[in-house]
Amino acid sequence: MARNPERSAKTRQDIVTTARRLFGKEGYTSVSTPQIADASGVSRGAMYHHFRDKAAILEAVIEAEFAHIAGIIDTSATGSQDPVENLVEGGEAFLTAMSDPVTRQLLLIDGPAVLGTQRMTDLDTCTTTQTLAEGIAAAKTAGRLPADTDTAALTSLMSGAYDRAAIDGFGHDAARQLEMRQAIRAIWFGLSRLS
Amino acid sequence: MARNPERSAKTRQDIVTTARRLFGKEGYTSVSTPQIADASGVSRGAMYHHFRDKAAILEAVIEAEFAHIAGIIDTSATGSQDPVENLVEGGEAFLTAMSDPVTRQLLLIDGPAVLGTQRMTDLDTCTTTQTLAEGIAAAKTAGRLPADTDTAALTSLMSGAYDRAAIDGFGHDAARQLEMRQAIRAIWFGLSRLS
DNA sequence: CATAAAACAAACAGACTGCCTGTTTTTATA
DNA sequence: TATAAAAACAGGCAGTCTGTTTGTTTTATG
Repeated sequence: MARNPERSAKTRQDIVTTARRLFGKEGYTSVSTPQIADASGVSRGAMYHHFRDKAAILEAVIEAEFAHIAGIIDTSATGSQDPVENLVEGGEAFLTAMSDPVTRQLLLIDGPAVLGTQRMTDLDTCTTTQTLAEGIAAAKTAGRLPADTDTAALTSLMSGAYDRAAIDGFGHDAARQLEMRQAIRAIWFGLSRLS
Repeated sequence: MARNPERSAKTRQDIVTTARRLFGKEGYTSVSTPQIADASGVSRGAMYHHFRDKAAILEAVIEAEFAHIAGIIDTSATGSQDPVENLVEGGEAFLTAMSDPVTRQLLLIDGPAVLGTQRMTDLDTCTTTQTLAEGIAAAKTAGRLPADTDTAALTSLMSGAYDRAAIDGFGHDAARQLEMRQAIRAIWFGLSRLS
């Protein structure tokens, strides 16, 4: 009867924003709930009023992060005639989005570890995986990818490859990143040769 | 002056064996050090005499796990004439080794999360990654994989794909696993078409 | 204005990790 | 063999963290 959506949303947003910064820099386990509360300027009690537990905070952070990179990937949508080229460029956009170490820590390290891969794919539905699966399906119908390879299976495999590319690639020098991107192109082009 | 290697090794081994079972079943964070000590039949003090901290126990467990699956993969070495076929069969052996959910939890979930991917690849040196890299290099020199793709980069990508295949594939039904394996074959065969 | 619920604050309980002190056991050496 | 020294082990302690609970303030609404 005395809800205050604005105040509530602001407090919640403050916590999520602060938690994103801390989780992204130090990692989920290294950040304590008092630390988040202090940096957010709220009490721990207030924090636990808005979030069931610490993992729920991470979930909110990751939800926002997915929405954030969804914007990046959608923005760089090419709409090329070649569906395989679309897949390559979509992958490039994904890697660009993952150039932020905070994003990598959240989506590739802490997320799977704390929430599990299942929950992560659930939260992801409207973003990377979906885009990848749609691209693969489109390429298959266009006859540019082998029709006898399962879309969901190939999506999983390539998603794993892209995640590893982001983790390994950005840890090293720029030359390594280029090699990674070229190797990914080789995989896509090789697959298109089988169709 | 009063070292007892046998006794020490036995205690250490008891802890590692017990920790493997607990970590593998419940996950690293859900298992406490008193729990490990009790189940191992040693005191917590003794445990911390042999291991620096909880993460060091996981590291020992993972070291043994890598050695274990190295045996599995080496055993099923085919020695086919076709280096690409060797890669495919090596991958099959990897997935077979990952059919144990305990192995998956240790090597694909807890290991990267707690020790980090860098430390994991260091511990892995003589096993999966090395085998994969050697297979790719051999296939390249044999002209069955494109020479202009970097070996290390392709190794990372395919390693990520295989890890995801193990995580996603075994979580679902057997049909999904077959689709995964076929999709992996498609990737390898596609790459070989580019050479 | 009164009230009820949200929003917030603070204290509390249980548990865990890593360390510290002290004891037992074993081996090397006099 | 007796002894010293070091490893191996046991138990307890301090600090911290998480999640809950209890209590207080704020705010919308009847």
